[in-house]
Amino acid sequence: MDQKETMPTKSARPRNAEETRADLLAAARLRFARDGFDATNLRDIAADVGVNVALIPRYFGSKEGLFQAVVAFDRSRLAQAMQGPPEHLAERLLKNALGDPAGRDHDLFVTLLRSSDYPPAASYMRTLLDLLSADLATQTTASDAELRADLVVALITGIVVLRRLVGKTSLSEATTEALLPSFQHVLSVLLPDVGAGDLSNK
Amino acid sequence: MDQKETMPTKSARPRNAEETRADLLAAARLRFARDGFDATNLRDIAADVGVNVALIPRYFGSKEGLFQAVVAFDRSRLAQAMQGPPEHLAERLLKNALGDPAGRDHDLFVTLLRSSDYPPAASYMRTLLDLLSADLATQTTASDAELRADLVVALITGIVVLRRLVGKTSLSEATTEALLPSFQHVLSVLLPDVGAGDLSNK
Amino acid sequence: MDQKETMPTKSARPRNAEETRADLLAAARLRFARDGFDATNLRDIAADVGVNVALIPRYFGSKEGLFQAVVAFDRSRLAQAMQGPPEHLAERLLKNALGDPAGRDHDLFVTLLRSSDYPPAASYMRTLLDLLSADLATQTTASDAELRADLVVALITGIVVLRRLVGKTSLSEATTEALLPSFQHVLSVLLPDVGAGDLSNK
Amino acid sequence: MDQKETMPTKSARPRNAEETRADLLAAARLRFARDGFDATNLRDIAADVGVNVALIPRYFGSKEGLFQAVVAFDRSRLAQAMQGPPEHLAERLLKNALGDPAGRDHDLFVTLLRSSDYPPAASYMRTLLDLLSADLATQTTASDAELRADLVVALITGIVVLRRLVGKTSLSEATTEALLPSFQHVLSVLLPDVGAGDLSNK
DNA sequence: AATGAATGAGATTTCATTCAT
DNA sequence: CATGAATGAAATCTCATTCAT
Repeated sequence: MDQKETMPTKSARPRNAEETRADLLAAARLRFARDGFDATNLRDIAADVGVNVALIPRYFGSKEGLFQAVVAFDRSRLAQAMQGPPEHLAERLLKNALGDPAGRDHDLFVTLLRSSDYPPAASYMRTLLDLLSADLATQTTASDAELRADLVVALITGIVVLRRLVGKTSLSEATTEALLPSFQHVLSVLLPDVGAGDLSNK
Repeated sequence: MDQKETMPTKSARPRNAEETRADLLAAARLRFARDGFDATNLRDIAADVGVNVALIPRYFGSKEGLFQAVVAFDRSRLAQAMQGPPEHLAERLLKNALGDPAGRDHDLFVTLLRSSDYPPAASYMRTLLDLLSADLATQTTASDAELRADLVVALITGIVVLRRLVGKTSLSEATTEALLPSFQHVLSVLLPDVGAGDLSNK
Repeated sequence: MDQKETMPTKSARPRNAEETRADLLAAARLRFARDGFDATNLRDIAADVGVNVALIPRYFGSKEGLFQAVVAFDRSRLAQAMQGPPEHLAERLLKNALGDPAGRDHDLFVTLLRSSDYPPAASYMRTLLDLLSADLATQTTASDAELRADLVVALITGIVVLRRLVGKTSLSEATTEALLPSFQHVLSVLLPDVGAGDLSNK
Repeated sequence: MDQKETMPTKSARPRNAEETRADLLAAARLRFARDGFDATNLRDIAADVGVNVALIPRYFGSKEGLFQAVVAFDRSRLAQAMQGPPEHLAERLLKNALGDPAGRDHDLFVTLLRSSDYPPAASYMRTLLDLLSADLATQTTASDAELRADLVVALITGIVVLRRLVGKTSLSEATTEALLPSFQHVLSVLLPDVGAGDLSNK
């Protein structure tokens, strides 16, 4: 349950609090996303940066504080990813989830999922996804718009889970191009475009 | 990260190993599903049942042994749920995931997801979902059947994650009846040629 | 540190307290000699006999009681081995230590040595060896008879330790015939006047 | 089996890792030699030094690591004791075993003997004694040199066992001067000096 | 007479955190 | 500003023993 892949990025550390803090945050981001809240230990994070463990409680108050800082950091990155014309939001999300091979922009998602045993993580995830769902729901006039948007969110979530958490055999290796057609088809069914006419209604 | 909600189910415990073992298994099932492998501690499980912790290593060999017993138990329940005419497999899965208010029949899924930081859990989940996906892929003649089946699996996964792990606001409370139409619609899109004609193709 | 070689000798155990007790004692004798007091566990002993662990505290009071019973049992066996013409005592002891391939008759010695972390064992050993040394000391008229006898005891002790505890390479496999000449030579040096003249005095 | 004789050597402990480590090693050396591997518990060692138990796993990796550190420490002491002209090796060994009233220089021997239920200890002892025996065997031209050397080793071993492990009454209090004559006499019999002529052959 | 169930104490080890330098 | 030392709590597991049948 403990993967010891310490990778010291710096050796002659300059006495620069700001930068040290940022480095710790970055290292923590990776660890939390990879191992989840519980399985991550502070000593490894500090070792990644090449710095003493005691700095983490000092800078972030506690392990929990560090986690929240990571979440806050990623939230702003996600906010950017969500910006743009709303009618292409879902595609953008998918591309984000798929496109970046390292999947960096969805570390937030993975981090939260991997730490779902840690209640604040689940709680924050709820907030986040409600926001996303609300955005998506504005794109259709269907009476059950909310549920339909939720299904879209579920699909994206499922894709991320299967690719990043579970490592499901074929889906993990599929390219964006291979997935996009079917995905968009599902979207057009769940969120029929008002202007374009609802092709998928029975 | 440690929720101490000891709920002693029995007070005058009869000296019955079979039953005690079963009770421990049941308590563990709940804890593991709720908190994940790491965050669950044996003392709480024992307290739930009202017995001494030492019984768990004795009866199940180790914490890991207990976890595997839980997984094995749920696997057989899931196997039942998956039996029946293959063309309705997905619906059955969804109903299972949704129908039972407590969602008992999918504890396996939840348990494994919550414990995804524990490698055996992720590994087992991979196996399980590959099986499921293969079953689903037989239902369409589309050239990218595998990916389409994976998307169905992703959707179901996402629904379970959102309902059980995240507790997403609206989706968690939706009834089967409310969700089924949209879900089936998506299915007919992803896995066409299912006996009937394909209504959703453009 | 725990060798699990359970060898159930009986299956349909007759309800005979006397015999059960004897079997437990025999099994304990082997285990204590092989593994020492601490490393021996009662459950394995009970399993060897095919009987429930709880019988041991019942019959022998405690683990310590069992150990003492084993020691007492072996003491009487050793007493027999020591009987005979005193001038050949040392040879008899050596033959006992060497002759029996399984070395049964010296299990007492081995048992006590292996359990030397357990104070009563050391204490009892002291008593035993003092007795032995006193016997040997009667065989010489040398002024430092006591020390000379002690050296004989030390030599025998060392041989047993090296053969049975340490498993020293060549000594462990040496036959009685190979060792006896040198041994007797040493004896004649340490305990002269044994009937014959003192060949070894300078 | 547990002797709780905590003897805090320091009260105002200076924050000095090096020294703390050394103190732990020293305390462990005593405990292991006195009680053996199994019967020694880390909490007592830590208490002897007046520090928290957790420092031991941190500094030495594990209980086993600590044991090996002790053995390595004593090995180097023993190596020194063995250096010098080979024809006086045995006497030097005896003096070492006898000379130091506390017998410090043979703690290695005692430690290993007391921990003979712990396989690595027995294994290491075998290696050590084989080495010693080989050294001794070079001192005689007798055809059974190996066995004769083994008997010398056995004698020394027995002396150490009787003095340090068993606490045999008279031998424990004998001075070097008292023992040396008889010991040397035995040596001259077992390892007849080529140059000096073999006085002890019949 | 004997069994099986269950207990309670104890041991090692991990880890976030605090203290002093 | 940062380090290294040290702490204390918690967690799993082993084992002799007691309880009830």
